[in-house]
Amino acid sequence: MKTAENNVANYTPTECKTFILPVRDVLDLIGGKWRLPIIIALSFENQRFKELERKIEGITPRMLSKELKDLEINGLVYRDVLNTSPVSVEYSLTEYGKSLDKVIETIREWGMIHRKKIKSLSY
Amino acid sequence: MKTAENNVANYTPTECKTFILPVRDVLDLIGGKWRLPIIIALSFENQRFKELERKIEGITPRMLSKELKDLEINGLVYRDVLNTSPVSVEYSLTEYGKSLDKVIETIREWGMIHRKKIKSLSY
DNA sequence: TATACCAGTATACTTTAGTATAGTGATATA
DNA sequence: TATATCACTATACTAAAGTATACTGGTATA
Repeated sequence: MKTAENNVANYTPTECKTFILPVRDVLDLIGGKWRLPIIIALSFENQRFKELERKIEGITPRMLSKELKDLEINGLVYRDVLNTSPVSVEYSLTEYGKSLDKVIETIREWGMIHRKKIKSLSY
Repeated sequence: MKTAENNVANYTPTECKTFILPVRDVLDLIGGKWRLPIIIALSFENQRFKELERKIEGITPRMLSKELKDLEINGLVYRDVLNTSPVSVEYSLTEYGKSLDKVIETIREWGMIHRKKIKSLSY
Protein backbone atom coordinates (compact mmCIF):
# COMPACT_ATOMS: atom_id res chain seq x y z
CA MET A 1 0.00 0.00 0.00
CA LYS A 2 0.99 3.59 -0.61
CA THR A 3 1.98 5.09 2.72
CA ALA A 4 3.32 8.40 3.94
CA GLU A 5 6.68 6.66 4.49
CA ASN A 6 6.80 5.74 0.81
CA ASN A 7 7.47 9.46 0.47
CA VAL A 8 4.14 10.30 -1.09
CA ALA A 9 4.07 13.76 0.39
CA ASN A 10 0.34 14.37 0.08
CA TYR A 11 -2.58 12.63 -1.50
CA THR A 12 -5.73 13.94 -3.08
CA PRO A 13 -9.14 12.43 -2.46
CA THR A 14 -9.20 11.57 -6.18
CA GLU A 15 -5.91 9.65 -5.97
CA CYS A 16 -7.24 7.90 -2.93
CA LYS A 17 -10.45 6.86 -4.67
CA THR A 18 -8.54 5.55 -7.66
CA PHE A 19 -6.40 3.54 -5.31
CA ILE A 20 -9.44 2.04 -3.63
CA LEU A 21 -11.45 1.20 -6.77
CA PRO A 22 -9.98 -2.25 -7.51
CA VAL A 23 -10.23 -3.20 -3.84
CA ARG A 24 -13.89 -2.18 -3.83
CA ASP A 25 -14.46 -4.33 -6.91
CA VAL A 26 -13.21 -7.44 -5.15
CA LEU A 27 -15.17 -6.72 -1.98
CA ASP A 28 -18.32 -6.21 -4.04
CA LEU A 29 -17.56 -9.46 -5.84
CA ILE A 30 -17.09 -11.70 -2.80
CA GLY A 31 -18.96 -9.59 -0.23
CA GLY A 32 -22.51 -10.16 0.88
CA LYS A 33 -23.89 -13.07 2.82
CA TRP A 34 -23.89 -15.81 0.17
CA ARG A 35 -21.07 -15.22 -2.32
CA LEU A 36 -18.34 -16.91 -0.31
CA PRO A 37 -20.45 -19.96 0.58
CA ILE A 38 -21.29 -20.38 -3.11
CA ILE A 39 -17.71 -19.91 -4.33
CA ILE A 40 -16.35 -22.29 -1.72
CA ALA A 41 -19.01 -24.92 -2.36
CA LEU A 42 -18.10 -24.78 -6.05
CA SER A 43 -14.38 -24.95 -5.25
CA PHE A 44 -15.05 -28.42 -3.83
CA GLU A 45 -16.93 -29.66 -6.85
CA ASN A 46 -19.16 -28.61 -9.72
CA GLN A 47 -22.74 -28.66 -8.59
CA ARG A 48 -26.28 -28.29 -9.79
CA PHE A 49 -28.73 -25.69 -8.56
CA LYS A 50 -30.59 -27.96 -6.18
CA GLU A 51 -27.38 -29.45 -4.84
CA LEU A 52 -26.11 -25.99 -3.99
CA GLU A 53 -29.46 -25.11 -2.46
CA ARG A 54 -29.25 -28.14 -0.21
CA LYS A 55 -25.60 -27.77 0.74
CA ILE A 56 -25.64 -24.05 1.45
CA GLU A 57 -28.00 -24.17 4.36
CA GLY A 58 -30.34 -21.26 4.82
CA ILE A 59 -30.13 -19.90 1.29
CA THR A 60 -33.36 -19.31 -0.60
CA PRO A 61 -33.64 -20.16 -4.31
CA ARG A 62 -34.15 -16.47 -4.97
CA MET A 63 -30.79 -15.51 -3.47
CA LEU A 64 -29.00 -18.51 -4.98
CA SER A 65 -30.34 -17.65 -8.42
CA LYS A 66 -29.45 -13.97 -8.07
CA GLU A 67 -25.94 -14.55 -6.76
CA LEU A 68 -25.12 -17.22 -9.34
CA LYS A 69 -26.22 -14.82 -12.06
CA ASP A 70 -24.03 -12.04 -10.68
CA LEU A 71 -21.06 -14.38 -10.34
CA GLU A 72 -21.59 -15.58 -13.90
CA ILE A 73 -21.78 -12.02 -15.23
CA ASN A 74 -18.50 -11.29 -13.49
CA GLY A 75 -16.84 -14.28 -15.10
CA LEU A 76 -16.26 -16.25 -11.91
CA VAL A 77 -18.85 -18.96 -12.44
CA TYR A 78 -19.73 -21.00 -15.50
CA ARG A 79 -23.29 -22.18 -16.09
CA ASP A 80 -23.65 -25.33 -18.13
CA VAL A 81 -27.06 -26.55 -19.26
CA LEU A 82 -26.78 -30.31 -19.75
CA ASN A 83 -29.21 -31.90 -22.16
CA THR A 84 -30.40 -34.54 -19.78
CA SER A 85 -34.10 -34.89 -19.23
CA PRO A 86 -35.23 -33.10 -17.32
CA VAL A 87 -32.48 -30.57 -18.00
CA SER A 88 -29.93 -30.22 -15.25
CA VAL A 89 -27.77 -27.15 -14.89
CA GLU A 90 -24.25 -27.53 -13.67
CA TYR A 91 -22.40 -24.64 -12.10
CA SER A 92 -18.63 -24.53 -11.85
CA LEU A 93 -15.87 -22.04 -11.12
CA THR A 94 -14.09 -20.68 -14.16
CA GLU A 95 -10.28 -20.65 -14.11
CA TYR A 96 -10.65 -17.01 -13.25
CA GLY A 97 -12.97 -17.86 -10.37
CA LYS A 98 -10.47 -20.41 -9.12
CA SER A 99 -7.76 -17.75 -9.17
CA LEU A 100 -9.67 -15.97 -6.43
CA ASP A 101 -8.69 -18.82 -4.09
CA LYS A 102 -5.30 -17.27 -3.47
CA VAL A 103 -6.89 -13.98 -2.50
CA ILE A 104 -9.40 -15.67 -0.22
CA GLU A 105 -6.62 -17.69 1.37
CA THR A 106 -4.61 -14.52 2.10
CA ILE A 107 -7.66 -12.90 3.66
CA ARG A 108 -8.34 -16.07 5.63
CA GLU A 109 -4.84 -16.21 7.06
CA TRP A 110 -5.08 -12.68 8.40
CA GLY A 111 -8.57 -13.41 9.67
CA MET A 112 -7.38 -16.39 11.66
CA ILE A 113 -4.80 -14.27 13.43
CA HIS A 114 -7.53 -11.73 14.05
CA ARG A 115 -9.77 -14.38 15.62
CA LYS A 116 -6.98 -15.41 17.96
CA LYS A 117 -6.29 -11.82 18.88
CA ILE A 118 -9.93 -10.97 19.52
CA LYS A 119 -10.30 -14.09 21.65
CA SER A 120 -7.25 -13.24 23.71
CA LEU A 121 -8.58 -9.72 24.27
CA SER A 122 -12.02 -10.75 25.47
CA TYR A 123 -10.92 -12.91 28.41
CA MET B 1 -8.04 -22.95 -0.16
CA LYS B 2 -9.29 -26.44 0.49
CA THR B 3 -10.38 -27.91 -2.82
CA ALA B 4 -11.69 -31.23 -4.07
CA GLU B 5 -8.26 -31.81 -5.64
CA ASN B 6 -6.65 -31.49 -2.23
CA ASN B 7 -8.32 -34.86 -1.73
CA VAL B 8 -10.92 -33.66 0.72
CA ALA B 9 -13.46 -36.24 -0.36
CA ASN B 10 -16.55 -34.51 0.98
CA TYR B 11 -17.27 -31.52 3.12
CA THR B 12 -20.02 -30.78 5.60
CA PRO B 13 -21.83 -27.46 5.77
CA THR B 14 -20.37 -27.08 9.27
CA GLU B 15 -16.79 -27.55 8.01
CA CYS B 16 -17.52 -25.09 5.28
CA LYS B 17 -18.84 -22.48 7.71
CA THR B 18 -15.81 -22.87 9.95
CA PHE B 19 -13.63 -22.41 6.93
CA ILE B 20 -15.42 -19.22 5.98
CA LEU B 21 -15.59 -17.61 9.44
CA PRO B 22 -12.19 -15.87 9.44
CA VAL B 23 -12.76 -14.62 5.89
CA ARG B 24 -16.13 -13.19 6.92
CA ASP B 25 -14.44 -11.44 9.84
CA VAL B 26 -12.07 -9.60 7.53
CA LEU B 27 -14.78 -8.67 5.06
CA ASP B 28 -16.92 -7.33 7.91
CA LEU B 29 -13.89 -5.41 9.14
CA ILE B 30 -12.98 -3.65 5.90
CA GLY B 31 -16.33 -3.90 4.12
CA GLY B 32 -18.93 -1.18 3.92
CA LYS B 33 -18.68 2.14 2.19
CA TRP B 34 -16.33 4.03 4.49
CA ARG B 35 -13.92 1.60 6.19
CA LEU B 36 -11.37 1.45 3.39
CA PRO B 37 -11.31 5.22 2.84
CA ILE B 38 -10.71 5.70 6.56
CA ILE B 39 -8.02 3.02 6.82
CA ILE B 40 -6.23 4.31 3.76
CA ALA B 41 -6.43 7.95 4.86
CA LEU B 42 -4.87 6.92 8.17
CA SER B 43 -2.21 4.87 6.38
CA PHE B 44 -0.95 8.14 4.89
CA GLU B 45 -0.80 9.95 8.19
CA ASN B 46 -2.33 10.21 11.63
CA GLN B 47 -5.27 12.55 11.52
CA ARG B 48 -7.82 14.29 13.65
CA PHE B 49 -11.55 13.87 13.35
CA LYS B 50 -12.19 17.02 11.38
CA GLU B 51 -9.23 16.38 9.10
CA LEU B 52 -10.64 12.97 8.24
CA GLU B 53 -14.07 14.46 7.75
CA ARG B 54 -12.66 16.96 5.28
CA LYS B 55 -10.41 14.53 3.40
CA ILE B 56 -12.90 11.71 3.05
CA GLU B 57 -15.34 13.54 0.88
CA GLY B 58 -18.99 12.74 1.33
CA ILE B 59 -18.73 11.18 4.76
CA THR B 60 -21.00 12.49 7.50
CA PRO B 61 -19.73 12.95 11.06
CA ARG B 62 -22.20 10.29 12.14
CA MET B 63 -20.67 7.64 9.89
CA LEU B 64 -17.12 8.75 10.59
CA SER B 65 -17.73 8.54 14.31
CA LYS B 66 -19.41 5.15 14.07
CA GLU B 67 -16.79 3.59 11.82
CA LEU B 68 -13.86 4.94 13.85
CA LYS B 69 -15.44 3.45 16.96
CA ASP B 70 -15.87 0.07 15.29
CA LEU B 71 -12.31 0.13 13.97
CA GLU B 72 -11.05 1.04 17.43
CA ILE B 73 -13.02 -1.78 19.07
CA ASN B 74 -11.47 -4.17 16.59
CA GLY B 75 -7.99 -2.99 17.42
CA LEU B 76 -7.18 -1.48 14.04
CA VAL B 77 -7.31 2.18 15.01
CA TYR B 78 -5.93 4.01 18.00
CA ARG B 79 -7.70 7.04 19.41
CA ASP B 80 -5.52 9.54 21.21
CA VAL B 81 -7.02 12.46 23.10
CA LEU B 82 -4.39 15.20 23.18
CA ASN B 83 -4.62 17.68 26.01
CA THR B 84 -4.52 20.73 23.84
CA SER B 85 -7.23 23.28 24.28
CA PRO B 86 -9.65 22.74 22.88
CA VAL B 87 -8.96 19.03 22.99
CA SER B 88 -7.97 17.50 19.71
CA VAL B 89 -8.32 13.80 19.04
CA GLU B 90 -5.78 12.08 16.89
CA TYR B 91 -6.57 8.84 15.14
CA SER B 92 -3.89 6.47 13.91
CA LEU B 93 -3.55 2.91 12.68
CA THR B 94 -2.25 0.46 15.25
CA GLU B 95 0.55 -1.88 14.18
CA TYR B 96 -2.18 -4.43 13.76
CA GLY B 97 -4.14 -2.07 11.56
CA LYS B 98 -1.04 -1.46 9.46
CA SER B 99 -0.62 -5.21 9.03
CA LEU B 100 -3.87 -5.18 7.05
CA ASP B 101 -2.02 -3.30 4.32
CA LYS B 102 -0.58 -6.54 2.95
CA VAL B 103 -4.03 -8.07 2.74
CA ILE B 104 -5.47 -5.00 1.07
CA GLU B 105 -2.58 -4.96 -1.38
CA THR B 106 -3.20 -8.59 -2.31
CA ILE B 107 -6.88 -7.88 -2.88
CA ARG B 108 -5.97 -4.81 -4.87
CA GLU B 109 -3.65 -6.71 -7.18
CA TRP B 110 -6.33 -9.22 -8.07
CA GLY B 111 -8.82 -6.39 -8.45
CA MET B 112 -6.62 -4.59 -10.93
CA ILE B 113 -6.46 -7.68 -13.12
CA HIS B 114 -10.22 -7.95 -12.78
CA ARG B 115 -10.66 -4.36 -13.95
CA LYS B 116 -8.55 -5.06 -17.01
CA LYS B 117 -10.47 -8.22 -17.76
CA ILE B 118 -13.88 -6.57 -17.35
CA LYS B 119 -12.77 -3.71 -19.58
CA SER B 120 -11.54 -6.07 -22.29
CA LEU B 121 -14.83 -7.96 -22.15
CA SER B 122 -17.06 -4.94 -22.51
CA TYR B 123 -15.68 -3.69 -25.86
C1' DT C 1 -53.68 -39.69 -13.55
C1' DA C 2 -51.39 -38.02 -9.21
C1' DT C 3 -47.26 -36.87 -7.15
C1' DA C 4 -42.62 -35.31 -7.04
C1' DC C 5 -38.38 -33.27 -8.70
C1' DC C 6 -35.75 -29.72 -11.24
C1' DA C 7 -34.45 -24.97 -12.10
C1' DG C 8 -35.79 -21.43 -11.23
C1' DT C 9 -39.34 -16.66 -10.92
C1' DA C 10 -42.76 -13.26 -8.63
C1' DT C 11 -44.40 -10.52 -5.03
C1' DA C 12 -44.30 -8.68 -0.70
C1' DC C 13 -42.03 -7.97 3.29
C1' DT C 14 -38.21 -7.04 7.01
C1' DT C 15 -33.72 -5.82 8.34
C1' DT C 16 -29.43 -3.49 7.86
C1' DA C 17 -26.62 0.16 5.98
C1' DG C 18 -26.17 4.68 5.02
C1' DT C 19 -28.00 9.78 4.64
C1' DA C 20 -29.84 14.36 6.02
C1' DT C 21 -30.18 17.75 9.21
C1' DA C 22 -29.81 19.82 13.35
C1' DG C 23 -27.78 20.34 17.79
C1' DT C 24 -24.43 19.74 22.07
C1' DG C 25 -20.79 21.60 25.28
C1' DA C 26 -16.32 23.17 25.60
C1' DT C 27 -12.92 26.54 24.01
C1' DA C 28 -10.85 30.19 21.20
C1' DT C 29 -10.83 34.42 18.45
C1' DA C 30 -12.67 39.21 16.68
C1' DT D 1 -20.34 39.71 23.70
C1' DA D 2 -20.88 37.31 19.11
C1' DT D 3 -19.16 34.06 16.19
C1' DA D 4 -16.43 30.06 14.98
C1' DT D 5 -14.12 25.62 15.59
C1' DC D 6 -13.64 20.98 17.48
C1' DA D 7 -15.36 16.42 18.33
C1' DC D 8 -18.80 14.59 18.25
C1' DT D 9 -24.39 12.96 19.27
C1' DA D 10 -29.59 12.62 18.32
C1' DT D 11 -33.45 11.92 15.55
C1' DA D 12 -35.61 10.84 11.53
C1' DC D 13 -35.39 9.27 7.22
C1' DT D 14 -34.15 6.55 2.56
C1' DA D 15 -31.93 2.88 0.06
C1' DA D 16 -29.92 -1.52 -0.31
C1' DA D 17 -29.60 -6.24 1.06
C1' DG D 18 -31.78 -10.17 2.34
C1' DT D 19 -36.11 -13.16 3.70
C1' DA D 20 -40.68 -15.55 3.36
C1' DT D 21 -43.85 -17.67 0.74
C1' DA D 22 -45.94 -19.08 -3.06
C1' DC D 23 -45.79 -20.32 -7.69
C1' DT D 24 -44.27 -21.67 -12.82
C1' DG D 25 -43.51 -25.03 -16.69
C1' DG D 26 -41.27 -29.02 -17.89
C1' DT D 27 -40.26 -33.94 -17.03
C1' DA D 28 -40.17 -38.37 -14.69
C1' DT D 29 -41.93 -41.99 -11.74
C1' DA D 30 -45.71 -44.80 -9.08
